Amino acid sequence: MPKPRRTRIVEVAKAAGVSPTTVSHALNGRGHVSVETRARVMAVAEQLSYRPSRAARTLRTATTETIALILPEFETTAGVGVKTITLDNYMQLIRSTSLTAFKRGYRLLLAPRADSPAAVADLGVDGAIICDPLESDSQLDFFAEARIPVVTYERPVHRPDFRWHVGADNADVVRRLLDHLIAAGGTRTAMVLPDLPSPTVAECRQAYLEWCAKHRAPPILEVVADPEGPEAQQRIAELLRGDNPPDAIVDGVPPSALDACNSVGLRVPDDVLVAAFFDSPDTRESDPAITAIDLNPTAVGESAVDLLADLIEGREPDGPIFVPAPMYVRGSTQR
Amino acid sequence: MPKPRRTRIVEVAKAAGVSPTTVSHALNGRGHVSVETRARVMAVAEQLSYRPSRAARTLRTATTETIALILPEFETTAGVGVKTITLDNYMQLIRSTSLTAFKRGYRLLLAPRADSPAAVADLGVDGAIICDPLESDSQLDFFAEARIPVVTYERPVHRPDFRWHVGADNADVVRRLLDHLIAAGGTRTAMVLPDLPSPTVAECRQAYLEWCAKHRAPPILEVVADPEGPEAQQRIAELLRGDNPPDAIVDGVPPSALDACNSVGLRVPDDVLVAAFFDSPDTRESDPAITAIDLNPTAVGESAVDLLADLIEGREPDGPIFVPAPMYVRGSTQR
DNA sequence: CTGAAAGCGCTTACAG
DNA sequence: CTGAAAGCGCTTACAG
Repeated sequence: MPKPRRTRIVEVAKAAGVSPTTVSHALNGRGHVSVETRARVMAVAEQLSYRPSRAARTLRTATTETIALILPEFETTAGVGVKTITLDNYMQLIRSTSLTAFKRGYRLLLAPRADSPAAVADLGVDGAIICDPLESDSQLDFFAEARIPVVTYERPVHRPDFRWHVGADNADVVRRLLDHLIAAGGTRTAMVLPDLPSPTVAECRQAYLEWCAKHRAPPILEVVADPEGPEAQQRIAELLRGDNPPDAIVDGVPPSALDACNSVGLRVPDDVLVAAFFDSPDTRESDPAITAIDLNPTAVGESAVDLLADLIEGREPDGPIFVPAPMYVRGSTQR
Repeated sequence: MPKPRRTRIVEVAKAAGVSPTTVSHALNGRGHVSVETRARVMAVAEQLSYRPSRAARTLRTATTETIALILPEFETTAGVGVKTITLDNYMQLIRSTSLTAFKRGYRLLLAPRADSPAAVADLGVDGAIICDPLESDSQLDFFAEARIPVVTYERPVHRPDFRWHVGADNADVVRRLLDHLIAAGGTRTAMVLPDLPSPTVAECRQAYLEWCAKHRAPPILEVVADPEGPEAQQRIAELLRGDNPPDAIVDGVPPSALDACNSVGLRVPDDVLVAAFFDSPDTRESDPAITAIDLNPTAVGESAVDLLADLIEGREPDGPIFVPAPMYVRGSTQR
């Protein structure tokens, strides 16, 4: 049993009684083809289950109908960022990106970070989605040099003019959490953030400080170096046992704050209110469940692919895209 | 600034003073090329940073140097299987698969499950790695029909003759856990498993029952329908409060067993020994940390790509591949 | 509105 | 050991 040979355009042409040119025109909506001819060609193509060869098309048009997704810190340990914008979020993001890409007619390549413009060109993609474009790596430069459109899942802080990022409006998210904690009865709200060189973290920190200034509240900012280990919980516990402890916490490394409250014998929500920066199985299944923001990875993935497709296909879209991020109010902030 | 044009084979040929044929032969190690000529061609190619066009090569050889990774349940909810073989494991598996593929000269496509042999052919890949090939979907059939080699991350139970799966030896893992729990002082060991139609679950169950028979121990098997929700913990708690409760548990949905012990006031490891079927942040960071098996997703990814490359390149490898899965003995089984 | 022809950049029998 | 030529399957000026 040989490998089934695919139908070629000449076969469609013969079956439809026209030239390959006309088949190509009809199928791609180019040139002038009479309505009847086009209909006939499409019917025949369908009937023979014709699928144009991507390789031939690529060779001719230098277009690959493929985009790359470049995950953060792909070649290092799982460590950085992985717990922060939790695994669950990433999985949904990946899933949504892949699904949307295929729906839009693109294939999704899962690529390691490139180490040169040549490596980027060698990927053979029409565009790319880059997670966590940090200043320290040069993905953005490489893709720019290779003239390949790029969309990012975080704002590249070192590129203030870069418009093609997609995600939640982090500053707004922080403000909403803070406002919610006040409304829920908090009077001194702390913020816990991981010590990562990520734009998201920077935005959260700044939004928090600005909010404190505006509300004339003293900032209580706890930055933890290792959000994976027990450090976060310990630091928060110390904070809670110290002078003038917070009675509300925005947790950027959930569920550390809840664990810390438990460990020092403080009740949530009675003694301390806790809200998480992002939703995850941990915030949903803890006791009490933790109020959290849904960073909406599914919508982020969809929007990113849409934006990238617009860029690739020359539609001059608007950017950046801020995806709606609903707050799930749960037991941890309901007295 | 135009898109940088890649070097073509003719340019290398001219620069090296030979024909494109000879360049091709030299670079691909085909035909007969004198040692000096080959060296010169390679130097020139390197010098001009020549990279053969994948599209042209694909058109000519029907080879794409691309493989697909097909994740489980990609088009349905995150739900099934996601907590079971935990997110963390999946991320590492994906990462390792992608990295290894690129190292071996393959690109990695993240594809949704195909719905027809035509869709499979349309993927344009030389081979595929399929996660969780359940009887209910037809991925294996589609790929077989499209004559595309496939490796799986679970054993397809409905295909007893299928040799190309890669993973831990589940039965052996279960036996080692059970033996360890006995050695640690357990006398009545229960097993908790998710209610999933997965070969892994089936293998674990069978290994457990066989072990019980061999040790003349009454099986205490708890199957939980929703490993994501609170059900698992509740069921185990009931078990612990019932007549003749277990004093050791192999947890297939960690950290439910530890949570259950806590909720009914039993101490781990003093009152109950707990060991998890797979390692994850949850088992590492709990208090006490939980003894667990490292399912070794990194090694699984590497082996799978190696195996698939062998299959694609016609090297007739041996299968299946059982990857070593070390046990991390932690506080939960150390009295 | 339709088609013949060229060409994208490789690899591979085949001839020398 | 080396090279001229054909051909993989498309798309696209161009001519009619």
